[in-house]
Order: sequence, then C-alpha cells, then structure tokens
Amino acid sequence: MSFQSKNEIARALREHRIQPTSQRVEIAHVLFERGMEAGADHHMSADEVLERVNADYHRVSKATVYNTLRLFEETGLIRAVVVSSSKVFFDANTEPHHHLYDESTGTLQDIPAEDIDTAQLFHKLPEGVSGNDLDIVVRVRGQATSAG
Amino acid sequence: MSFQSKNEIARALREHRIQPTSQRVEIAHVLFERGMEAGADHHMSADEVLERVNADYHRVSKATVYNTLRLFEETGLIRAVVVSSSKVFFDANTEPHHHLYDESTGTLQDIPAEDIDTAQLFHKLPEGVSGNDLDIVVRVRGQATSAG
DNA sequence: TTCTTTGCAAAAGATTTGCAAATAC
DNA sequence: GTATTTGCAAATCTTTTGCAAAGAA
Repeated sequence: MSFQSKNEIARALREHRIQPTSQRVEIAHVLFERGMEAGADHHMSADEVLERVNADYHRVSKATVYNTLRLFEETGLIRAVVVSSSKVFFDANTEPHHHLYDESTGTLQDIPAEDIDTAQLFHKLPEGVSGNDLDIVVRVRGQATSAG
Repeated sequence: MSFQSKNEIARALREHRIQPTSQRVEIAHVLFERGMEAGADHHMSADEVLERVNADYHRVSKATVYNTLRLFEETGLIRAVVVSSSKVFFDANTEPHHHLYDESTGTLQDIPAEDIDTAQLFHKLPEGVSGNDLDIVVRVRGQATSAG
C-alpha cells in the first residue's frame, strides 16, 4: 500500500472499517509516506511515529498514537515486528515478506518471502496455516562472547 | 548442555567465567533441569524462573534472577528468545536451532536448524556472519481480521 | 443527540539500578 | 581483607487504561 493524499488515506481506513478521524489520518500518513520499495526505511517505533506526527506542531497525544497503532495492527492495516523485548517496529508494508534484524546496529530490513524456504517446516504448523501467515524475524546476533 | 548435579553446574559456570554462587547455581539448575530433547519444554520466562527457583522456600530475589539471566545470556550460557514485546523466553539449549511461536496459543517450540533454508539470504548478511549466528523466530499469526 | 474518539495523567508490567549488607576467594 | 554479589525498594521504560471533554454521524 502506498498513499499520498489524505483522501486516499481516509478511503483506505474506511476499507478497513476504521473511522478516519484527523488523528488517525495523520498517523497513517506518517506510516505510509515513506516508500514501500525494498530498501526503503518504512519501519518505525511507536515513539518515532509520535515524534514525526507532531514534528511541527502538536497533533496527536501519545496515548492515541499507541492505541491507533494497535488498532491499525488489529485490522491488518499495518504489521508489528517484534525484534527485542523493548523494541517493536510497525511496518506499513503488509505484503508477504520477512525481516532481518541486526542486533549490533539495531537495523531492520526486509527479506523477500522467497528468500527463506520453510518447506521443511510445514508439518509442524497448526492446520490451516499457510506460508502467508508466517512472520519470520531473522536475528543476526552480535558476537556472543562465548567462552572458549 | 544438560546438567544434573550442582557440581556439574558449578563447573559449567566457571567455564563461562561466571563465579558459581549459590543463587546462580540454583538458577542454572532450574534452567537446565528440563531435558533439552526436541519437544521438551525448556523455554522459561524470567518470572517462571523466579517462581521455580523459589518454589519451596525463598532462595533468590527477583533482581538477582533478572540480573543473572542477563549475565547468563551475555556469556552465551543461555539464549534469549524474543517472541513479543512483553514476552522473552530463555532457552537453555544453545545448539543451533530456531523457534516457532504460535500467537494464538502462546506456544514456543524448537525448529531444527536444517528445517529452514536461508541460502538466498546470505548475500544480505553483514560479513563474517555465519548461519550459526542466526536466530530465527517464525511467528504464526492468529487470524489477521483483515478487511475484505 | 447519541455514539465514538481523544487526551491527560495515572496505572500497569517488565526490567534495571543504587547502595548497603552479605558472601566469595 | 578486598572484590564481587545479593537483595530490597525505588526508578525506568514502554504500553495501557479510566474518565471527562471533544468530535463525528
């Protein structure tokens, strides 16, 4: 998904049965204004969203940002990517894809769905689950200071 | 790793350059007493560890449990598995393997390393990173209430 | 008007930290 | 005897919640 105008955003929200209030539109605008192309940085924490949405003047409160992000996630408009216990990224790209998280740099990047083969995995998935229901986070560990 | 006696545990801690105090040995004992076989439930939250270590009488404080788990993780004795923003599991099995997390049930299970093929992925890893430095969490999404 | 949403500040839950007392080597 | 570790309670950080005011249909 990639929206430019607030109108498009409002329409998209309605399609997800979300009443497009001005706060919600502003938040969605922040989420979707960065391109969704591979390599584009469209991963934001709640705090980043809060900061960006209020960058020039106060538009939305913290509670509303959190609640709205949760609402967007629950309705499938965006996805939450959990990379560490205190780091949740929100991803406006809901096309099937996965994530690569580099612990040492804190960087999150997309992985095309086809770059990871999970064929061997399917027999242990709950029934009815398809590949598109999988969210994979590949974490690159920093050096593990393992004793030698 | 799989230890039975406190002596074995103390030795293992020393090998990781961790001074084996009684609290640390008790915590390690809790972590390692469950078998490491596939299917065995050896994933515990900090709180579970705290509960189990103090099950019959008070042995270790909460702060010490948290600090010790972090210490164990930093020295590579155990691994932390992040499955959601408020759910970190500790895994006493440090052999290369991955994890499958079922959102709807909250269940975490092991995935043998060879069940996921990441060959396509290697060109986007930082240099010097090998397959053993990857921790993969496959999250099975509940139904995403996606709008139709 | 009636239902929904927002905002604030307080609450909650998980983890960490400061510092004095206890323990280890 | 000196350095390390523990425990408590307070602090911190992120996210959620209660409730009155503001906004939408």
